[in-house]
Amino acid sequence: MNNNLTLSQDALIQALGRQSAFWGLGRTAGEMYAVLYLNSDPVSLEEVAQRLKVTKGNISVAIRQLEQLGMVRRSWQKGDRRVFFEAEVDFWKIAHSVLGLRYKPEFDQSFSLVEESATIAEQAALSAERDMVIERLKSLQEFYRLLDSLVEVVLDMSPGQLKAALEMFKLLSQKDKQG
Amino acid sequence: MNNNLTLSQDALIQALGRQSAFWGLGRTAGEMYAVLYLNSDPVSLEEVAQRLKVTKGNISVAIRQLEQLGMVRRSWQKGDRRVFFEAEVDFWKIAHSVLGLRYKPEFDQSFSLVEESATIAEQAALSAERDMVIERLKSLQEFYRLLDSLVEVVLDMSPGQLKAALEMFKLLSQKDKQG
DNA sequence: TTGCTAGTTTAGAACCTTCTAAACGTATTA
DNA sequence: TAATACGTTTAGAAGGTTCTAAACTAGCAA
Repeated sequence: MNNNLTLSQDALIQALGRQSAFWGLGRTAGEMYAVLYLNSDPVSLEEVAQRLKVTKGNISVAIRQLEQLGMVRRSWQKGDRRVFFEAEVDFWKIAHSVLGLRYKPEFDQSFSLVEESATIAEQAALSAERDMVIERLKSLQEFYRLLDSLVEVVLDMSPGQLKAALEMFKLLSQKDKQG
Repeated sequence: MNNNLTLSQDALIQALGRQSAFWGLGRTAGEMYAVLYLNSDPVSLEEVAQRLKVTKGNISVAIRQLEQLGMVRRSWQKGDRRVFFEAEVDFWKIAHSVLGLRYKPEFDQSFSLVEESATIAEQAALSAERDMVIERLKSLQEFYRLLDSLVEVVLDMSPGQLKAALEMFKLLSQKDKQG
């Protein structure tokens, strides 16, 4: 690999490391993914560790998370006892998986607490305060449902379909603004 | 405030505390918001601290973040030297603000690193590897643009418009599946 | 059979984030 | 004027997360 490709990979490692840390997956997760994504061939555990300058132990533990999210696959090569990893390159597939396994459960858990909150409020003695609380919780429930619905619809489309739909909405939006 | 309303608030504090922690805003931020959201009247700093069983110092620092995100407003009452807080209750407004002040900058920074990565790769010596890297980075750039576009279009709509659009897509989706 | 390699596992070190305690500054009250 | 109340600020304690070092396990090579 020549120098510019190494530098290019460095930039991507940095980009995905920050994104991953920001979204709560940990910096190393995004960095590992970046290393694998820009390699056409599967990469051994030791090579990943060397590339990122961390221990094999760290990679061994951390990459399991990426496997569970379907972002990375483990493979073996005939005549070689090492394990190799390669990146899942279909971002839509990854999005489905990450949303389904990480974000949806969290969302559902909070949503059910909000519903519980509303149920308890409805059992409170009649008062203006009670009414306001119920109203507030209803608004919040509606917002949650809207977000849920949005994610559902978007994930039900292919990237191409989504792109087409967005372009249509942009056109409609411009038409609205012109009168 | 009677017992069921307190319990109701407890559940919401828990719900929003977890969501907030999960999305990287810190548990206390979500908890504070929950306290304020379910109070029709502005709440003093000390009351928030008592309700959450933390120190005033902690609230004093943490609530500044919520103010900056436009999720909470500071107010004063004639004849009372305490400061009071109230929640912004328009979730759409909050979403605009949080996305714009928190998520967008992070996204843009990563995106520009991805673009830099692509630029550097294009300066590499011609090779099959170079071509693959460039292709991979293009895919990633496209995905980033698609997400950015989605957020832009969604935030350009009112909640009602979004709801209507989603219902339309669900209908189309069912129609597709029926043949 | 012994030595080496590769990956796994885990206690604890290192680092990061969140919170407290207390000092501080300001304004009001007695 | 002194005491009190309110909120702010910050050093460091406490808690949580990430990583290392080293022991362990398993398989292969000499």
